[in-house]
Amino acid sequence: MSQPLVTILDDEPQIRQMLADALQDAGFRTASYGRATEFEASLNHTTPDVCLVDLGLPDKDGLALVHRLALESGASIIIISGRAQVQDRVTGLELGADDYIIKPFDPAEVVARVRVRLRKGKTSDKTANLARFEGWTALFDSYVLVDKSGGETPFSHAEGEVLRLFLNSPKRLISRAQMQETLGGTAGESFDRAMDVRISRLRTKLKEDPKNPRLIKTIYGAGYIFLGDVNWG
Amino acid sequence: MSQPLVTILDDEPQIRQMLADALQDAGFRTASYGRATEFEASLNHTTPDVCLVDLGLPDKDGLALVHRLALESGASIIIISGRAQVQDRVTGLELGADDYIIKPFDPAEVVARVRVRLRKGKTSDKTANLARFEGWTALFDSYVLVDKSGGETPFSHAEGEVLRLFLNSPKRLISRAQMQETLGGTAGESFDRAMDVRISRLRTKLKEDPKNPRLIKTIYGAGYIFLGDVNWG
DNA sequence: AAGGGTTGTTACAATTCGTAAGGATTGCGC
DNA sequence: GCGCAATCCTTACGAATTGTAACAACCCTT
Repeated sequence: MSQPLVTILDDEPQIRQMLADALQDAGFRTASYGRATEFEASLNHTTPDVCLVDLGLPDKDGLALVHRLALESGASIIIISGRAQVQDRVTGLELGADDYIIKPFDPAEVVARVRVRLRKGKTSDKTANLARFEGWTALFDSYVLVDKSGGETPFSHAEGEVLRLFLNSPKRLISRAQMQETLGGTAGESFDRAMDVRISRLRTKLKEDPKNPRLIKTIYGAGYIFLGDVNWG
Repeated sequence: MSQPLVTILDDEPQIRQMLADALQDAGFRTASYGRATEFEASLNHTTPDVCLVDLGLPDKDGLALVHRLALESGASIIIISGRAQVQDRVTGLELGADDYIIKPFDPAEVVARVRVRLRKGKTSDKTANLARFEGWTALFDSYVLVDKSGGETPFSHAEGEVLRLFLNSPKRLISRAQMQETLGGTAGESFDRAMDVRISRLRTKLKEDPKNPRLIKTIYGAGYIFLGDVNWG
């Protein structure tokens, strides 16, 4: 299978657009529908992995659609609705939805929740374990870095933790406190040095020029920033 | 197995009580903990199906705990938190949580979301006695490993215990404590060496390259992880 | 009781990773 | 520019952790 397919069913065009943009940026294929009938017709020739369904549809009862989807398709279903009552949510979930997001929503959260569904859908996948960036491929399963020409360099668990942290937040400043947080920092004052060493070792494995690092840039007095486009999956 | 087990980790007693009441009314078994250390200790002898985790814990970083849980246990993880920022939710979900509920919450919704998690795949231990993985076939009733070309290698009972443990939780970190638990570890200090030896012997039977094992990876200071897709039956 | 196989134990080699120490770099004041 | 302190990088070393060979104890079955 190529990239996962996420379908969007919402009658408001600007919401469809916003979701589609966010999901495509995250690397998913998308298909949008404004009406339940179109959407149902599409199921005859496509098999989405995740369906985002708005309950407030003009031409059909959304809950019935969710129920049918849950029974007949193998897709994960996420309801997106303006109906915020607890009872609405409970019945939505009971009818087969895997998640229930309330409008107004943040696209980033929707993307995150879609990712969760895909993660679970796979037989026994944990968090993503393959990432491509700037000619490199990081295999977190086998703890190996593959360079452009296929050469393999193993990396340790500690190095992997740092690399994963960077790859999860590319092009964003990561403070030392944040590192200490996500990596099991023992709050030791000398943990800073340990961090330095981890990064130093990672840099050498990434063949970084110490004078002029291109991927892991240090921001004096603030933290680090990972440059480079990252592609998970 | 009897009823599903739901564990609750929250430092506020009245919240624990409210959740426990609601979940028990819904027919689940529950176990409540007020501190992360207690909770972690419990994981050595119980295997919850769903974990409700409050992020605002006094004695430990909740996110790190979630991450560990996601990697090591097969349980579904639901974060319950007062931190309502989108970024909090996204990182929580990225670190392995299956859902993220914001305080204040309605117990009925929590129950509904727990039900959703249980509805999807369960991960109870298999009792089957045949497993295929990466070209190998393990026959647990005749204690034989069959390789791609049909060659047979016998394995012992102790080796089988380790292999079964791995095959039951592929692609997931298995801590040494967990091994000691499921394999009848005598809590002896030197049981660590015995386990190493078991694994070492298993590795040679699986024709692993000692320098670069492909199936059984060791995570320094943490445990082991079995890579490879497993097919029981 | 002998022999083959299995498993735990011991001892030592290999690996990982934090720590210490010294050098290099950055930012800031002059 | 120059000096200085703070911050960061890197090397070397050592403690902790893990791998494996060799041996001993303990089954079995014959």
